[in-house]
Amino acid sequence: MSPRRIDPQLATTLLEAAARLLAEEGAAGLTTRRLAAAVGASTTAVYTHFGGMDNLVRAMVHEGFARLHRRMSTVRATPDAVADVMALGYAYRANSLDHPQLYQVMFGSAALGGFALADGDRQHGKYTLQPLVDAVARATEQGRFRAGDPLLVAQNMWIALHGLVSLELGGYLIDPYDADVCFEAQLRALMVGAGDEYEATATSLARARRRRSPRT
Amino acid sequence: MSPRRIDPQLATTLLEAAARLLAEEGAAGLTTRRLAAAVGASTTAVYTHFGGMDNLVRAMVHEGFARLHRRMSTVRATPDAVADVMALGYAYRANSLDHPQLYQVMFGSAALGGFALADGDRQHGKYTLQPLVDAVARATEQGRFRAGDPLLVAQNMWIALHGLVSLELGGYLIDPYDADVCFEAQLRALMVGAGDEYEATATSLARARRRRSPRT
DNA sequence: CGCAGTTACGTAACAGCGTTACTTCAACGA
DNA sequence: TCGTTGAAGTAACGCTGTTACGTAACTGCG
Repeated sequence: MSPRRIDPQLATTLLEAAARLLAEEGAAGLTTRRLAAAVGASTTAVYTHFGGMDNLVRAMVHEGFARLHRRMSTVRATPDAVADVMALGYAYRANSLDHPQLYQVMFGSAALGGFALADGDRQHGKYTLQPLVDAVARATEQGRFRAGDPLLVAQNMWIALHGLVSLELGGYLIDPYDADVCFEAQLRALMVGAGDEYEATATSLARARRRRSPRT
Repeated sequence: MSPRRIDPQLATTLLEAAARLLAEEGAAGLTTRRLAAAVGASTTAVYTHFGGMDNLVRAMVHEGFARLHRRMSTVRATPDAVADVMALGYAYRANSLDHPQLYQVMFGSAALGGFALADGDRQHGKYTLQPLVDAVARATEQGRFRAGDPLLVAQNMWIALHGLVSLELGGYLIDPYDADVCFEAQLRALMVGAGDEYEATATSLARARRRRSPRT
C-alpha cells in the first residue's frame, strides 16, 4: 500500500475505530493489526500516536470515564434527594449497559493482552462519583440518611452498583432473579442501609424510575 | 527431550502447575508453553488431557468454586444469625484475597486469551451461595431481617460483596477509604438494608470479626 | 509370551499477536 | 530550491494457541 498523506487527525481516527472494534467484537477483537486495517494504516501508526496499545486503551478508558461523568451529570437535583441517588444508580447502570465492553475494560474485567491500568487511571472514578456524593449529602441534610461521611456512603453504593453491573455483564445474574429484579431490590436495600425508611424508598424508587433517560 | 513414561496423573499435575503459575505470575503468565515447561512436558499434553487451555481454565474455575464453597461451609451457625451472615462475608473476602488471581478468572475479571466461561460454569456460584442463604433465612426467622425471599436478599449481598472484592483486587479502593474500611461499613449497611437495626449491627460485627479464620 | 490396537506424547509447523529497527517519503521553513 | 523533520510503511523478532503427523508406550487378546 502506498504511503498516505500525513493525517494529523489519525490519532482521533484510531481512537474512534478502536472504540468501534471494542464495542462490536469485544476485547479479543481489538488488536493492532485489525485496528490498523480498519483505518487503512499500518500498525506503526498506533506507536507513533500512542506509543503502544496500552496507551491507546488508556485513552479509551479516559474517554469512558468522561462519558460516565457526563451521563451522571445529567441527573438533576430534585426535592427528593433519595430519588436523585437512585436516579444516579439508573444512570450508572444504563451507561454501563450502553457500553458494556468499555465498562469491562475500565474496571479491569477485560484484560487486553496483559494490559494493566496505571494507578492514576483508576482515580478517574473519583470525580465521576462526585454527583453521587452530592446527592448523598443532600439526602443526609434532608434527614433521610443517617449522619455520616457522604463520601464513604457514596463509595459503598458505587461498590455495590459495580458488583451488580459487573456480574450482569458477565452473565452471572440469570437464575432465578435477573439483573432488573436484583437492581431495584439493591437500590432499596442501599437506601435503607444508608438510613432511609423502607416504606419511603418505594416512593423514591417510583420517582427515579420515571426519570430514566433514553440510550445515549 | 526423550519421551517420558505415560503419566495417568498428568492431568492433575497440569492443574496444580497451572494454579501455581496463575497465582504466582497472574493470568498473563499462564500460557501453554510455560505450563508445559513447568511440568516437563510439551504443549500437546494440555490438549490430550483438556482439549485446550479453555477447558483447563474451566477446571481451575470449578476447583475455585469448590474451595470457596468449602470455606463458606466452615462458618458455623450461632444464635446470632446476623453475625453468621457477616462471618460469611469475611470468609468470602478472605478466600478471594487468598486466591486473587483465581477469583478474577472465576468472575471474568481476567480474560485468559479470549477465554470465556460457558453458561453452566457461572451457575457454580449457586450452591456456593447456599450457606449464605441459610444464614439469611435464620436471621429472618429471628426477626432481625425484614420478611422476604432469603435467596434474593443473599444474592444482593453477594453482589455487593463481589463489587467490593472485585474493586479491591483491581486496586480501585485506595483513596481516601481503603478496602477494610469500606468492607466493614458495607457489611453494616447490608445488614441494615436487610432490615436489622443499625445499633445491633455493631455487636454482630464485633462477633463476626472475632470469628475470622486464618489463611487456608 | 507375542503381537495388534489404542492412546499419550513430542516435534514441528501455522497463523496471529505486540513490538521495533530500518527505510522512505511528504511537508515545511529558509 | 534545498535540507530538515517526523510520520508512516516494511519486515522482522519472539511470543501466543493450536494442530497434523510421527513415535513410542501401554493394553488386551490369542
